[in-house]
Amino acid sequence: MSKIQDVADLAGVSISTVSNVLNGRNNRMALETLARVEGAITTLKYRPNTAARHLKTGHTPLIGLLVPSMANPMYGFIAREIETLAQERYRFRIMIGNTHRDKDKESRFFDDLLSHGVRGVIIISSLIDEQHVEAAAERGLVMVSYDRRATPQTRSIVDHVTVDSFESARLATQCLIEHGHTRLAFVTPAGRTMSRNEKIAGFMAAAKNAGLEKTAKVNEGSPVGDYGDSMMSELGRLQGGVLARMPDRPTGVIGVNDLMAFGLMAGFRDAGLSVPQDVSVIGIDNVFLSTLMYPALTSVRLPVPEMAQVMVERVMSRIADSTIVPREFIFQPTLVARDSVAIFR
Amino acid sequence: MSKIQDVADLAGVSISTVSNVLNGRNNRMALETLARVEGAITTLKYRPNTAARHLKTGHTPLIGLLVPSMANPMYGFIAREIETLAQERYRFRIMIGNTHRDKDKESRFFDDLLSHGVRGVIIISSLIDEQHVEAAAERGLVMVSYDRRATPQTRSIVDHVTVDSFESARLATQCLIEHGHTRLAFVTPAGRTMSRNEKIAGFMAAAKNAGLEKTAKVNEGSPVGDYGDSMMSELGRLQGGVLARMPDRPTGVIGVNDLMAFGLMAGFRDAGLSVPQDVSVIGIDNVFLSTLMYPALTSVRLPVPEMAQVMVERVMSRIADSTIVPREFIFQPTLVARDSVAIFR
DNA sequence: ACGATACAGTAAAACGTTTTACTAAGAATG
DNA sequence: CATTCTTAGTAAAACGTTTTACTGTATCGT
Repeated sequence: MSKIQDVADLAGVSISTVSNVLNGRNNRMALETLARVEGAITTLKYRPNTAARHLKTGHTPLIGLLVPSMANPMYGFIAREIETLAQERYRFRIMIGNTHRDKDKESRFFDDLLSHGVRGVIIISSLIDEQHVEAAAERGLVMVSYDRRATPQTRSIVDHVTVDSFESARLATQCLIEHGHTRLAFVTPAGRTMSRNEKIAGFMAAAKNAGLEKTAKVNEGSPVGDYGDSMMSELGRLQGGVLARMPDRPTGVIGVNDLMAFGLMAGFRDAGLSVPQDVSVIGIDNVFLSTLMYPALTSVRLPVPEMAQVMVERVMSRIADSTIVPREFIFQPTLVARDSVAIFR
Repeated sequence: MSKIQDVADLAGVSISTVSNVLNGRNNRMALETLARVEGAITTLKYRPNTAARHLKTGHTPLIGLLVPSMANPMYGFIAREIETLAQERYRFRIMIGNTHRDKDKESRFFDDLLSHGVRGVIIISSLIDEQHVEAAAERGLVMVSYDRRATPQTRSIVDHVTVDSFESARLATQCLIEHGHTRLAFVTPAGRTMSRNEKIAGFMAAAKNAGLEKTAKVNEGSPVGDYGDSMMSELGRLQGGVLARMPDRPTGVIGVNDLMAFGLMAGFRDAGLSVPQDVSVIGIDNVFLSTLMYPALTSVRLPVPEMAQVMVERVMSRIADSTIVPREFIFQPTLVARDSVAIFR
């Protein structure tokens, strides 16, 4: 790897001048000089050493991205959007990590980020307790949190970008109710996250509003190892069986997310029930796989590309201008009707 | 962030001693001193600055990971395995990028990796032309390539970790043949990659072996924008329709991967055919979603965890010892029978 | 009592940048 | 003509580590 000195030598200038070129201060030199330096840079294929740069400036063109599991199609999709934007719009790269929703793993990731000189992080966590996140923010990390609402009373120093989870679940429940279902169930793994809580609230609110709160059930399975990918579906499959065997079994079932819903459909089928004739199922997330299921899964769409854009823009602008105050961005979900919900009779 | 000098001051030693502690040379000091330094480190929550370290040593605890698209569940799964291993076994972090199978994006990623001081890369590409990859390897990057066979004649300086793609397709085809299918089709997007070529060869070989080569069709759709996620399935759906309308339509169809197979099943259904009664479908990859489809997709399993482990181990050991010569690791696939293949009558 | 050996620790250069303050020379101004 | 201003550039310190070569001091064998 050639260094700035080599470029300076070849161009017959000082390293200061090369550095000036590198940093766009080209008004400080003659056009002829500029051209010569640029020539030297290209012939040597010179690329500045990021570590040296970072050591001097305290910055590095990298942001952190924490996801519960990249194997989860929803998070994979979000990660793809974020990486593409960060790279194409800001020339930033991504340091990624799977957190498995584990607080310690998250904390260690923050430590590493800090020691790598990274100043911005996007975290998908939604764990109830956000203290370690706030702590990392105090230490200087610009934090953007996905899928977790700001706690109203506490003055947070992290940005929150979320979809209105209450509304997601309400929309899903409403859809079932409009199709005439009166025995409703909402299925989620054990282990509360903020968005799960909100979804449960949305579900109950919609049920209550229709006078169905007495029969509406919240079904909490076992925790899912907190990977949130294949285990989520496996739990769904299991719970589908459980629900199917219940005396007054629900006819309209909501999965906490699409993966859960996929599992539920499979579980119902295993139990000899058909979807949507015997049970209607609806998911939340609208991952691209929903259209491929049979029946195609009715789901609640989250505006992921829009959210990704806001998250990236936020990290970047707050890195550039530390006076920007944190705020909350709430996006609205929409229902995407497909074939897994039918009229109950 | 506190620095080494702060630790030295607090412990009452020189920075050299602190550095010695940091780098495990604790035989160079009294136990009492060691304890004092360690105490200072913990009270100050000191973490060495990676950039400074890297500048001095030329190394940084980071590896690059290039995937076509993180939104593809297969690549998401591989990425999760790799990240987890790299972190837990070697305390390395991952710099990730979506390549969209674009040569220029790959090259720019290599440039960035180099300027960040990263010395190891795992790349999932399998593009036919690997010149830019070899070029980056020449520039000093330890390269491990997934899903791409070494070109026999050329003496490569990159490691190749692959599954025997010929065998994957042969296995899938064989399964169909054993179920009595005589009109076979293999569906892939246009745009050749090395593994696609091999799969086609495996398919044709199996067909020929059973005397079915005259009716066996390779169906190449349009290119898939090279994202390889949702567009793959969409193409499958489209081609499912095309196949369904053919005069002598195939009764046994192989998707180049599971996503394609998912799409094919949906396409056949759209066309009024049922799987597996009217058409049998089989995929390759065995992503966890296969079990959730209806019917559950018969697929060819790739030993992803094992491969991920070899890839990580290889980058790490070759970073540590540059005399290790590159080689090829070929893994064998296995058939996982589920419900999407039935006996033809 | 002598040099040799081991032990415990340190000074200082180096890694490749950025940036501040500076300079030299010519142009413009009064 | 003397002064100020502008232009085009440079010298050198600094960022936070690692590492090599070094220095004292104590212990040992003879």
